[in-house]
Amino acid sequence: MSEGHDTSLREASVYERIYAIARQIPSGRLASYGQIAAIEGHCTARMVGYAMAAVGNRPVPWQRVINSRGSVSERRHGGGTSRQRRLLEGEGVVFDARGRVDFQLFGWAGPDWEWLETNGFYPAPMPGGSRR
DNA sequence: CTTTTGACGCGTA
DNA sequence: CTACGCGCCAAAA
Repeated sequence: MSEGHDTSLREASVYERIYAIARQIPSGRLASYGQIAAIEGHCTARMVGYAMAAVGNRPVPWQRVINSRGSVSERRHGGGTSRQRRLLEGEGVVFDARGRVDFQLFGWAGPDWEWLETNGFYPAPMPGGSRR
């Protein structure tokens, strides 16, 4: 693999970068909106929420992204949350009586270092002009 | 160009 | 524990 065009996501849109990170979450593991935002590095948890709301039919495991309280976030239009929960339970995720999950058990540690480096998320997007 | 539309998180009371 | 306010801003129409 030469350099021709890199598969880096540095030039992708914010939403696409968010989706790319979400795609790294393994089945049965969970990440919070804030966690994804921290990995992306330049957006907020809310941005991640907006991106998930706009995911449409893209191949993204959106169900694995939940809020920092460990529960499935309500959607404005209503409904849909039960489907998300079912999908997760189908992956082995266990919810407690309050409808929350234990991040200690099902939390995702984040992408490995190499993935971050390869995709331009680490140490940070290169300053304007200086692409490696 | 402008307007609309949203799956959050945190501090504070 | 709950309730509320408020900052956040990209993308599509």
